[in-house]
Amino acid sequence: MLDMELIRKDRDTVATALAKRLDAAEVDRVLDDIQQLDRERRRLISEIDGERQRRKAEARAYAQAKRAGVEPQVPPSEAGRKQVAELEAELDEVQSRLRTVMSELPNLPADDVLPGGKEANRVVKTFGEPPPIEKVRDHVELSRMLGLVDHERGVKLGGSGFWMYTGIGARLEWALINWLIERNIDAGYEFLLPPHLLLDTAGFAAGQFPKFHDDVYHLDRQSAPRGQFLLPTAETAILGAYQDEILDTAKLPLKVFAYTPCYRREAAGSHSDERGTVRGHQFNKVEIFQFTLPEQADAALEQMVAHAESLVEGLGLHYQRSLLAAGDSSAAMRKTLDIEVWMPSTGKYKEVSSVSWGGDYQARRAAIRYREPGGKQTRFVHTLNGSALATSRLFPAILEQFQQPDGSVLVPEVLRDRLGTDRLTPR
RNA sequence: GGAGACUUCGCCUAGUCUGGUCUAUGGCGCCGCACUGCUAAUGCGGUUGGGGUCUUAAAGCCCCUCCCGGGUUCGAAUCCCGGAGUCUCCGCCA
Repeated sequence: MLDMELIRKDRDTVATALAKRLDAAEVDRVLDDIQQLDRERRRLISEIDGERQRRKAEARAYAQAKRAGVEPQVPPSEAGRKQVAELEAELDEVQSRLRTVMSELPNLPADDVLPGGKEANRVVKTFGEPPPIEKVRDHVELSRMLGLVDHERGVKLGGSGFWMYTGIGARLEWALINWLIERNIDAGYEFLLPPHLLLDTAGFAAGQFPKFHDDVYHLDRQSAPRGQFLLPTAETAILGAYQDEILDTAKLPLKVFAYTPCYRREAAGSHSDERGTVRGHQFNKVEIFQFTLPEQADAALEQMVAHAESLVEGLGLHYQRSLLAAGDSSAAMRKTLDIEVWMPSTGKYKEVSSVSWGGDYQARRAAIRYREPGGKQTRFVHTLNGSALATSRLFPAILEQFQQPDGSVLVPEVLRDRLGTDRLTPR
């Protein structure tokens, strides 16, 4: 949610920033709408407040007269009450319209974020080199040869878009998750294991609803009386966990992380770049998150990107970092940096982590605040989130980058103890 | 799943039966000030959150907020209805 006061006082700044990801004429039209509704809202509030004040005074006078023993006249407030009720209904209507338009507006892209879509993304860093591989096998072939992932039985169980890790493959996936968890703890993040079924207030707060309402799995009211949905990312749970809270300023930046499976409906259809475990309806991800003071946000973003990269580096994978253009970063975010790992079979880089700065956009939706030190005012915190990391992408990258001519795969050094082997070999 | 008790401004708590000086009590914590020749004790003051209005800003004023949503009433923390949550007991269950 954007700051209404900023729209009121500095509409040009808002319009210019939004035009990076939306059509400028459309932005203008929406802002007109918003300002109109905002004026209407404030007019109604003034009117209602005034009427209420009158009615309260009447009731007080009545009580006083009664105490004094004077037989009071019944104040003719029946009409007043009706009038307030009517105005309130009108206000509800205006506010709900305003909330709808406001909640659909994306965040303002940061100053250094370029306008445009995917094509305007910029690679800003590269780590390592593509490993020289003579005859590249893709990860789907490798995991079949090595017996790591059973796609057929996964589909048998969950339908298309699901898989099952098996044997040493399951151990590799689990080892990755555990290794990531430990690295995040080392980096000072507190470990959370949240519920996977969330109320839709959490989805709204994170900015996933209303826009992505249809991209997540909703439980019907029979099985989940309050219409819970399966979380599409732990980000939703972490943010929702602190909803409506005033965080202790001394504890900021608050650093937490969570491991959860992520459940997404995703666009149907299979893409040659996205075979195997690259895109599915359920995948594992470890998510880091920070709640910060506004002035801490820049440093936090740097720190989180560096941390996520250290994880990819720790595994020895070749990757690049991209600064996403306005149209390609998620709507709730001001700035997003993707860490993309090299996939030899496609000759492309695939996202394993997306680290973003949300400004106060999510905090405003979720009402997460801190108290200004010294002052008694509350302000919205800044939120930052990032994958650290998505194993469903790491897994194939490890297979492909570390494959050997004989079809075996070298296990990243940091995982060897956990797997009890330094090499996965064809069965 | 059943029965009962409960939910008050950070925490604890008074108030709910018997609707109106509740514009919510007291304690703890926290902040400020005073005093004391030490980071103690004491005293005084402040301390829910949100919104509106005014203003360069602060202050002020007004409205809402006693778990949430409705209702009754001139008037609701208090009465009525619905919902959520917590605890206790019983039942069921991987």
